[in-house]
Order: sequence, then C-alpha cells, then structure tokens
Amino acid sequence: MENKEVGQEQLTEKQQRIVDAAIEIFAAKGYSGASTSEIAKKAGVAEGTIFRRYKTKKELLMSIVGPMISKVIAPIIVKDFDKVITADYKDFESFLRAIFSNRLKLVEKNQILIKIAIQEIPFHPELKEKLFEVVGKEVFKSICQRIEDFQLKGEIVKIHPKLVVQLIFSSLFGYVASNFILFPERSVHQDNELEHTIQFILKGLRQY
Amino acid sequence: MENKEVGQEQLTEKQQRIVDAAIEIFAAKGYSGASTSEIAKKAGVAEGTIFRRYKTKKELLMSIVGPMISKVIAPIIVKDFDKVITADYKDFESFLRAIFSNRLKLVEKNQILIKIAIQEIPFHPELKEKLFEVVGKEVFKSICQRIEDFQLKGEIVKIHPKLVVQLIFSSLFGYVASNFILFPERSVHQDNELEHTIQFILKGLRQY
Amino acid sequence: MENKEVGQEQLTEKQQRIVDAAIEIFAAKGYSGASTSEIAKKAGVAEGTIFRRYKTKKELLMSIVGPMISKVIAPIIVKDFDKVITADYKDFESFLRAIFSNRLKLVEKNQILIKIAIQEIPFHPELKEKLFEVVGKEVFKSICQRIEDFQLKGEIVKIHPKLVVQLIFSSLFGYVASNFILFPERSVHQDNELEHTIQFILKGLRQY
Amino acid sequence: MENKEVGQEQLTEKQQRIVDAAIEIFAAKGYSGASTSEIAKKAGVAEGTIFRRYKTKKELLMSIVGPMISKVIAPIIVKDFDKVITADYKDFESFLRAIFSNRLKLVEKNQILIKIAIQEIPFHPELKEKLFEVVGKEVFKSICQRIEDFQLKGEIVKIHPKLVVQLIFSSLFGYVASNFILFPERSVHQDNELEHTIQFILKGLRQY
DNA sequence: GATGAATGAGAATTCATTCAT
DNA sequence: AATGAATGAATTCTCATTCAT
Repeated sequence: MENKEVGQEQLTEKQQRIVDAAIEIFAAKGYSGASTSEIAKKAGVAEGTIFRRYKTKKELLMSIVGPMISKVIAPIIVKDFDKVITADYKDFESFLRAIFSNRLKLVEKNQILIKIAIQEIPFHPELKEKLFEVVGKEVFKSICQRIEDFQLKGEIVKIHPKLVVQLIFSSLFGYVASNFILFPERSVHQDNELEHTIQFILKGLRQY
Repeated sequence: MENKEVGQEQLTEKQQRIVDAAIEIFAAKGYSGASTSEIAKKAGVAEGTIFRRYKTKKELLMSIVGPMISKVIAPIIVKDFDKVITADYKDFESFLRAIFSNRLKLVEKNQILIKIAIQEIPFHPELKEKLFEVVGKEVFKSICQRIEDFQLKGEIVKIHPKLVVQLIFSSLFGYVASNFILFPERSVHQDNELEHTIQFILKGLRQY
Repeated sequence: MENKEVGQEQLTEKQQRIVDAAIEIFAAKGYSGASTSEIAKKAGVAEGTIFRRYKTKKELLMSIVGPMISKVIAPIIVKDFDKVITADYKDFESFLRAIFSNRLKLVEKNQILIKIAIQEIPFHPELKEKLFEVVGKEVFKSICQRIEDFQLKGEIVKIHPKLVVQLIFSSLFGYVASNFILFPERSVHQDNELEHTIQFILKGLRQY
Repeated sequence: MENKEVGQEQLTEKQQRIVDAAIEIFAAKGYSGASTSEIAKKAGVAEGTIFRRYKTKKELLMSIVGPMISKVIAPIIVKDFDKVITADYKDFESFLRAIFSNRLKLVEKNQILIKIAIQEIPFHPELKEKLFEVVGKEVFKSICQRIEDFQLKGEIVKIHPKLVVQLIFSSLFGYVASNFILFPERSVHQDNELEHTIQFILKGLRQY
C-alpha cells in the first residue's frame, strides 16, 4: 500500500520504503509506541538510514503528517472549492453532495494518514496549529460565506454559519472517526449509510 | 482535579495520587508517551511505589480506562436507562433530550478519562472489546428497540435503527471529539450550540 | 586511586565507583574519547546507573571538573592564603617557597583531575569561565598586592605585578604540564629539579 | 586561513580544503569531538571524499599533526640551528634572543597546528614518540652541548644542562600555552611581556 | 577523482521493572 | 507499605566507513 500522495520529493527508493513503513507502524501503534528499529526492519533498511534524511524520529512523523494536512486535509475541503464557490449550485443539496462525493474518496484513499493525523494531533501543538491555519484560515471563511448564501435563499436554517459548518463536519467526522479510526475492521460504511447521512444533514438543516 | 469516580477501591492516599497523576499525564502525552517516573514525580511518590499495586504500567492504564468504560461510558448511555426504557417518553424529542441532558454532564465531568479512552482504544484491543461488550451488547439492543418504537409511531424516519443510532452518536461524538479532544482550549460549547445540535438531529431524523 | 577530594556529597558506593572510573578514563582518553559504556564497565555497574545521578555524560564531566576548579585549583593558590597574606614573610623567597611547597603537593595529589581540567578547558567555555572567576577574581588581586609589597621593599624587579605572577605561574605551569600531562611517564620531577626551579624564579625576579 | 605549510604534497584543491577544514575543527573540538561529516560540510565536499585520500579519520589527523611535528616543532628549535651552533654567539643572551625571536614567529604562524598537537599528544602515543624523536634526539643533544659551552664560560649557572633546557622551555611553553591554548582570546602577549620573559630567564640562569 | 546513499557498530539516553532496606 | 538505587533491555541517534554510480 503505497502512499504516493505524500512527501515524495526526490526520495530514494529506500527512503520511500521508510516512509511507507513508518506510516503503517505509526498508524498501528501511534508515534510514541512505534520504534525506529521496527520501522527500519519493516522497511528493510538499516536503522541509521532513517536518520540520514530525517534528523529525528519526530521529523519523520512531521514529514508524513505535516504535508498531509496541507495536501490531504485541505483538499478534502478546499479542492475544487473554486468550482464549488464559483459553480452556481442550484441548491444546498447539490452543494452538500459535491462536498461529500469526491471528498470522501480522498478520505478513503488516505485513511491511514488521516488516522495518524487524528491520533497525533492531540500530542503535537505544531500539528494543531497547522491544521488551524489550513482549515481555519483558508477554508472556514469561504465555506461560511457560501453557507450564508444558502441561508439568504432560505434553503437552510438561519443559525450561525459556523455552527452549520460544525454540524456538517461533526457528522462527517463522526462518520469518519467511527468507521476508520475506532472500528476500522467493521467497515459498515455502505453506500446507503452515506446516503442516509446526507439526507440526515439535509433535513437537519432545513429551515422548517 | 480528582477523579473519584474511578478505581478507588481501597486505594491508599498515595495510590490515589498515582492514579490522578497518571490520568493527567496519560491524557497529555498518551500512554506510550508517558513515563512511569514522570507519573511518580507528579504524584510525589517513589518510582517503585507505582509497581506495588500495579504490576505493570499497562495495568495502571487498564485500571484507569477499563473501569471507566463500564463506569462512565456505559452510564452515559445506560444510566437511568431503565427509566428511559420504562418511562413513557411522550415523544422522540423528550427521549433525545433525556439522553443528551444528563449524559453530557457525565461527559463533561469525565472529560479527561474519555480523552484517554478515545486516544488509547485504537492501540489496545482489550479496550476495544470491552467497549464493544459494554456498549454493543448491553446498550445497543435496547436503544435500537426504543428507536423502533418511535419509528412505528411515525416520529422518525424509517431507516435501519442501527443507522439512526449511529447518526445520533456520530453527531454526539463529533461534538465531543472536536470540543474535548481535538480543540479543548476552544471551549465554544455554548449552550445554544448544544440546543442547535439537538434541533439538527431532531429535524434530521424527522420522517418527512 | 580514590579521588575523595571531589564531589562526594552523599554518593552511593556505586556512584563513587562511577566517578572514579570516569576520572581515570577521562584522563586517559579525553571527554569525547571516553564512552559511558566503558566507564560503566570499569566501574562495574550497569550503564544506566550512570544516568540516574548524572542526566548526561557532560554533567558527569562537570561534576568532576567543576568542583575541582574551585576545590583544587583555587586552594592551590588561595589555600592558607590568609596565612600567606597575614604572615609576615621575612622575604620573597619565603613567600615563594611557601607557595610552592605545600601547593605542589596538592598538584601531585590531584594530578589526574588537573590533567582532565587542562585537557577539557579548551573545549568547554563554562570551565574556562569558572576558572577565570575562581582564579581571576579571588586570587589574582591578592597575589598582585603581595607582589607589590615585595617590589616596594626592593626585593623583586619592578615590572607589572601581573607579569610577575604570569612568570611565576608560567614556570609552575610549564613544570606541571610537561611533567604531568605531556610526559607523565618520565617522572623526572626530582627534588633538586624543584629546588632549581625555585632558584631560577628567585633569581629571574631579582632586581639587579 | 590556509595552512599551506603542512602536507601540501600534490593535494587537489578539494583535498586542501579538507585539510583546512579539519584543522579548524580539530582545533575547536579536538580529534574525538570532531566528526568527519562536519569536516566534509565545512570543506564543501562529499562525505566520502575525505576517505579517498585518507583511509581513516585518524590518518587525516596524523597527516596534519605528524608532519607538523617535524616541519614546525622541529624548526622552532632546530631551524637555523646549524647557524646557532656554528655561529659564535658572543654570549648567552644573544643565543637566547636568537632562539626566541624568529621561533616565536613560527609559533604564532602555526598557532592552530600547535594547539591541535598539544591537545592530541596526550592521547596518541605515536605523536608522543615522534615528538620525542624529533625533539629529543635531533635537538636536545646539540642544545645541551651548547648550554655546556656557556656554562664553561661562566655565563650561566652550573646545573644539569637538561634542567636548563627545561627551565627555558617551561617558560616558553607556559607563555605559549597560556596565551595560545588556554586563553587565546586574551591576547595580552605584548612585546614587553616577551622582553620581560627573556630578562627573567636570563637573570634566572645567571651564575651568581 | 568525486559523490552521497547506505551501512552497522556503537554511542548516549530512557524506562519499566526489581529488590534490598 | 514505601522507598529509591540499580538494572538491562530497548530506544533514539551518531558516525566512520564503504561502494555503486
């Protein structure tokens, strides 16, 4: 399972194997629980090899999670957001579906990385900050603005736009977290579950 | 901040201090990231003292998280569930409010413990199993049953009861996770946010 | 060869053995060339034992050299200096002999420590500073003052007192360095060598 | 600061840069404290490049210090020694001044190299031996012989010639060590200090 | 000749755990 | 029960050295 999405700026083959191994082990045991020797063994390299490119174990983590936040989390929300923003969605439902449909694929594709990110964010203020920056500044505003548009058109309930966003993403996050992180083996995320979740949000935000 | 709720069966004062210190440090750094010597220092006891009662570090974790799952997680859902089940809630809204109102207090009261549990569950199959047992077997059935009642009365949408439960608890979990674990410093969980969340769920589950 | 002079504030027996081993190995290989595992082996303790008391290898060095500077170097010059100052030495010769006689015993007794200090001072600014402080501030002034007395009495040449001190201690340092550090195995420091050195300084500083 | 004096037999430009970098870093951190990768970085070459010419790190040190001992230390004492020996110095003072004057320039010019040599000699028996050979055999005898001449003429005190040499060079070494190695930043080696040192030795060795 | 990725032995340090007091 | 010195295995990291390109 390669994660070519992340951090492959001129990595040698061995370094790429290190990154892949690290991803797997960080996901399985968490950052603190993973040992560099285990990573090296799984990658089939000498332990010292890890430290040629990454000065510290933490740098290895950051090289995985840091870019991921900008390259995966952000796109999950922002990607094609120009289109979403520009595109004149005929209604809120289209908007919501647009968000869910292609974004959930990104989530699925980057499951492990997201698992690592969610697991480690509580322990690494830098990551928290980065997430805030990426999500907060770049995305939040534009989404909120869009929400207001739909509110003005009377399509969704007139509560604080921030709250609308939180409700949508709480549902999304709850869905993701329970399916991917807490109980990944369950894999009950059938299509209709997703559809019902969308319906749930749609109705939950309806005005009357 | 004492957590008298958990594991105080005949603990000496020092042992109680150890538990309190462990809770704080496990929450801040995770199980693997916490060291027993740090815990001992914060508790103001000798390093060896920890191992008098708890044979291993892991046993210390389990003594905190294990009981917590039965004593806190379960009550969050089950407590007074006899009443909930017995009580003839006049409608689904009452039922939902009943769940949220007193349960969210439990969550707030046990914030740290829940943080630890959520952080560690992915790494400890035993915990996962215990959670399944407690939540799954004891609670899930009865909640589902109750949901079916409301569905028969036509109060909520007729989708698979399990999904209804997941939607409700996804919202709840999203709310809890984002407020308590990911961004505990934000503390925007104002009252009206909660109210809107309830409204959101109510409408989201309405039939038409 | 115990070095009970230094740093034995409530050391356990093992810790004392660590210090002794460290002194021997630091002296033989220098700080960077010595490994903690070698020290542990020579001390007959587990490597981890070193780090119970000394957080780092450097702290171990400092615990040896730091106190030594105040407790050995300083006394070499200052010890009984009250007497030297108070005592009305009938002439400069008595003064010089007083300095040399009992002080050189201190040097001999602390050979190894002095060797380490001299070897490491160039690489550790902290040590240099400490030496300056101890020697410079506490000692230099009072010696210089004493020198001036002898100059006024016409016993020694009237050049800058600082220079007199430097000439005396250059001779002393040259003697110590070549005998103890550079060529310790030669051990030609016979009594008459010392006597001639004193005569040499005496005549070298005579006025006419 | 190039040290063209040493080891430039057919060195490529890169190899010369390696030598220069090594000199700087060996001086600053000592042999054990210096890492080849740091040297490579400072020299602006690849890590492997060092090992093309020098099979080991130690060989690099030896290529610097070894030749230095013959090419710098020896000349300090021997250079023009034919002249010194042949030349009929009219008195001991001229002899002493001849030694000091042009030799101290050599010392100053090769400060760093001498610093390295003095720092490393205690740890490398080969260097000690080489120094003995060069200094001891080639120089010592002829100096001693010369000293005896002056003693016969009644110009200097009649103690063992070896001791005379040691007294002279102790003063010289004390001067060099304190000015260049221990406290290089002080740089108080003013001209008159030197003059006074010479006067000090002269008088110290006078007969009556 | 030069490079720099890779190595593996070993360095410093951490840490859960034991045990004599 | 409590202590805290001691342990030794494991962990992170360093570094001289090799070798294919």
